[in-house]
Parts: sequence; structure tokens; C-alpha cells
Amino acid sequence: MKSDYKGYASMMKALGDETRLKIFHMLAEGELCACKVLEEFNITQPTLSYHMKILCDSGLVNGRRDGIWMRYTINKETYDRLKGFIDNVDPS
Amino acid sequence: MKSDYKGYASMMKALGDETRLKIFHMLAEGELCACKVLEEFNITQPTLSYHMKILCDSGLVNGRRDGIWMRYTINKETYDRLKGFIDNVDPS
DNA sequence: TAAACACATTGACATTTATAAATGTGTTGA
DNA sequence: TCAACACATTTATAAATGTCAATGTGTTTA
Repeated sequence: MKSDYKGYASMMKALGDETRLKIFHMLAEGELCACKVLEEFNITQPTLSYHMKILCDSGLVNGRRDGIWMRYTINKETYDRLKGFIDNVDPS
Repeated sequence: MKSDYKGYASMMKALGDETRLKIFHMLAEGELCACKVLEEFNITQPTLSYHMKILCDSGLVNGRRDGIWMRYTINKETYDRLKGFIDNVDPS
């Protein structure tokens, strides 16, 4: 049960970008398709796709195909693990 | 009270590196001087200094001079803000 | 089957990051 | 004052990152 620093660091890194952090917060409201996310930012579609890949690779976000669209949600299990990790840091 | 995404992203980025994440966890046990931290890693002193600067700049860590040594602690206030931010993401 | 749509991948590029070697700075003790 | 110590800063460099333009892929509909 030793801490998986590499995994947690990759989650932190995924959230350590302003665009991705905002996306993550948007997903907190519920599932969104890529096109809806894209509307909120001044970035190109390939750039969004790149960011979504990083979020998904970190495990914090799930993506599923729905016909034409990609719908994204927060992976609650991974997210809870991250919260647990963060909360267990108890500065004396 | 709009979210300071830039600030939170910089905290996440600070923790989004395995070395810095481990340092942060070490500091959770209490104050440490740079030399003690350095013992735990296979990095040079300038590299550690670089990482400590990033942690301090993010606001998550405080450093204070104590004679010859630099002693580091977790900045509880900033850390609590980060926890609050993370906890307020409520995936539906 | 072909066109249109939503998204992914590739290639290129500028910027940022992590690292070490060399050097600088501030503090203590002889 | 000088030497030694702990740490910071500078310089250089290789690797990673964020971005876009161009192109590829899979899906739906005409």
C-alpha cells in the first residue's frame, strides 16, 4: 500500500494546467461532450483533444463514444483516491 | 470568490512532479532543513534548491532561514485552500 | 456510396522544465 | 579576517509540453 507517487504526480500534473483544471471543474457539473467543452476556450480542436487525452491518461477522466460525440465524465474512483491522498497529508 | 484557477494550477503543477510530491509528503511529518531532504534523493543540491523554489512560489511551502540552514514547512493555509478547492469538485 | 460531422493523430515549432556544473551569497566559528 | 559550510543563482542543455495546421478515422445521413 506504499504511495504510488508516480500515479498521483501524473494526476497532479494533469490538473496543473489552467485549461485542464477548468475542464475538470466543468466536468464536475456532469458529463460533457468535447464540442461543449471546446466552446468555452480559445483553443483549437486538436489542442482540446490533446488535453482530454492527458486527463484521461491520468485516470481522472473517462471518455466514451456516443455516436458522433465523445462524452467525458470525472472518474469518481480515481478522483476519490486523489482526494484521499491529499487529505492524508497532515501538516503538524 | 471566483476560482483562482491560475493559482490552483500552479499548486497542482508544483505537486505534479514525483520528487516534489515526495518532498511535500516528507514535510507533512514536520519541518525539515534542505540538507535532510537532500539525503533522500539522488539529485544535486542546486536541483533540490530549484524544486524548493517552485514549492515555495506556489505558496504550498514556507522556508525560513535558521542560521546556516533553510527550514521548510507546509503552508497550512494555502494547503487548506487547495484541499477546499479539490473537495468542492463534486462529480454528479 | 458519398458528403458532412466530431474527434484523433501527426508533424512542426516555440516555450517550459528538470537537471548538473560552476559560481555566488550569507552565516558561523576559528 | 578567513575558512568552511549550507544554500542560491547562473549558464547550458536535453527532454517534455502546449499549440496549431494539416490530415486521418469513425459515424451518421442523404
